[in-house]
Amino acid sequence: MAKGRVKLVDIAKALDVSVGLVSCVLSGKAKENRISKNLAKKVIDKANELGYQANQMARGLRTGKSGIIGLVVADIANPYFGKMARFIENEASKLGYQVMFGSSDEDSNKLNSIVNVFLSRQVDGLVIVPVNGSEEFLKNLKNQSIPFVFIDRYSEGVDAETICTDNFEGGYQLTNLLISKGCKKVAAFVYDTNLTNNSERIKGYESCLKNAGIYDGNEDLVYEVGFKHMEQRLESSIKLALKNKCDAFFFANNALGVHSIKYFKDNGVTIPNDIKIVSFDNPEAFQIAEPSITCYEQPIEQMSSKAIKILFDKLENSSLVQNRTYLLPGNLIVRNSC
Amino acid sequence: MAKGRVKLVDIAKALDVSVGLVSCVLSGKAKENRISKNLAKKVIDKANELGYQANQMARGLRTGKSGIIGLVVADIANPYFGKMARFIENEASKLGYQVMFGSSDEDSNKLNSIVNVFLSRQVDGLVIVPVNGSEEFLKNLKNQSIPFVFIDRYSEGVDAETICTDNFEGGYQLTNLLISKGCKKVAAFVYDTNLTNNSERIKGYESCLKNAGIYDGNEDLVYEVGFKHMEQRLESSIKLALKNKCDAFFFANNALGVHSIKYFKDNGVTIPNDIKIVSFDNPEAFQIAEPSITCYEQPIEQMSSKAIKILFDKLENSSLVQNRTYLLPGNLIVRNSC
DNA sequence: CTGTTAGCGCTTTCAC
DNA sequence: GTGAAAGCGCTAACAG
Repeated sequence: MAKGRVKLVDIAKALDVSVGLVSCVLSGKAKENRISKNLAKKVIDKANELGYQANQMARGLRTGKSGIIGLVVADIANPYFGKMARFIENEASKLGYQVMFGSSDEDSNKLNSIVNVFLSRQVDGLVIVPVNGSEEFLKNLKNQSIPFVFIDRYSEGVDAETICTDNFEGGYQLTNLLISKGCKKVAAFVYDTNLTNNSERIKGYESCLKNAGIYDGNEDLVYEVGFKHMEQRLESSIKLALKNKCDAFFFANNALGVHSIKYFKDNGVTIPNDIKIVSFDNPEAFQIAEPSITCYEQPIEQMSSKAIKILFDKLENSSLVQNRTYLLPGNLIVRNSC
Repeated sequence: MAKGRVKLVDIAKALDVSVGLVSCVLSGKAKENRISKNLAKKVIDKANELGYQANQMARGLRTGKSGIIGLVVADIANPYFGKMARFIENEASKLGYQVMFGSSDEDSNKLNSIVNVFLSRQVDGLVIVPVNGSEEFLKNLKNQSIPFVFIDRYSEGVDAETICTDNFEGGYQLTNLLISKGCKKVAAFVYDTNLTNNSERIKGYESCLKNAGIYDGNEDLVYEVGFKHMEQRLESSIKLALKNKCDAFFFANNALGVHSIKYFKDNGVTIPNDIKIVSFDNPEAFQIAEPSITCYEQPIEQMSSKAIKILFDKLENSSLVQNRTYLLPGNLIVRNSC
């Protein structure tokens, strides 16, 4: 902490008034305490002159509010979460809040300890991308009286406000597009972790297949790819699907989609002639790729602002808890890969 | 702040000892205060049983250390800065620090106010991506006794530890590669903001041109592109350069490089036949593009860990200030665009 | 070995 | 209208 920072008492002394008075003025409570305009102005001027900056640590200790919200994402380096962090930063800062972040790497132990650290730092609220395995821990969080919301996915069995893309709908629309182009055998690629957002996408995909009457319960067209060593695992899955004469591929997220493009380039698979593809998410690379990739873009901005809005509603009125799940529609972007 | 959280006095009462004792044990000072193993264990057990979590706000107020470091980037949604944030998070968390971030959007007013907010929140140190226009403000920061380092670029006239990619070298190597492929007239595209990192890249480019004996001081081959409305501005610059019969393009950063690829795709410009290109930075899209793009990748991880290392050196030993600039070598990645 | 106590800087009653 | 003082939860110096 910087030494010799000017504090309330310094400006009180300089003006020969009490700290209480200065505090009132500087926290905008001059009126309700009927402090004279004159004095108030003098205080404010002196504060500016001395460059006073309130010590939020002390204020927080006293008021029980830190003005900080904690954000737990899977990985801030992932542009999807980076964008989310940015929108959350924007919304929070409008309301005078700062954001502290942590990356869980889809690891429940990491998530739990990040949340614990945030709690001990007295964050006023939490925005959490829950991970598989942290259900019990998060269920307990509800006993602490700290407001939180989930974003991007829900946590199985944990009753809490959740803001997600309509993943089922996205999976359905993407698959439907493939079918409308005449595809008969659509393979799906997804992480093998039980992430609820990914499984909804697959449900949408399967539901669409069923409605089109080309769902074969006997043959498994869903390729689960390890989260670790994804690249090799994905490649062998692709080979298998190709051998099984699939005519279209559905990728459940951007990492899978992007890596598959590299594979197709390196191995002379021509899109959309040899195989048609679609993917969830809309990273920059999908627009650059040749051909450009048809995809379902998530409404990151709307999700983020909705999350913050709900969080602050809870902060101000903790009784108004509804534990709803909000499904926000994404955006089907048709390009040239199918 | 969560109500009814268990605090030191609760566990002290439960054990019928004093808070001081409990504090000592829980902050690992049991030994040096010669507290009996037995009692220490009882305290720790009870703390765990009650689920004690120290209130860092109170601790911070008392000790004058918040355990928070502030990170100011241009935009956390930009994958380059997202990655940087992640590496900084990793390093900081090893040392028990949390990171709070803010995005300046290359706007000095925003940067200044973010830093001020961080200061009032008593961050222990700052990692700053300085922007054009904040020089005076940052110079003043040196008077506050808070350690900080610059990363990604230096701030003209502000004496402080700075960690950068060797931008000159990168600009030189990229240009040199183009020349070795027989290019005679290389145009360069760069933001019109006076970002020190970008100008070093251009200096490297010019220096290489000079050494190759193809630098024509009379003809301006450097196209400065507005940061705002970059896309249209870039496109008209490209058209101009094409008209001027340039045979190669050098892009000073990823945004410029990526957008140019879209332009070339949409307008039937064939790379590398019509024109050869190279770019700074290595976004995912450069690998996906057809052809893939030759580029100079910045050593984000090394920069981040170096920055944190230096920051913590200063934190622990504020006398050891050297105000050096560290230039870290990047990585030339040769692909198919030239 | 363990208890007591004085603050860290701020807000907020309550007196005057 | 303004001042005094208590106390947020914790640490550290000092007694005992």
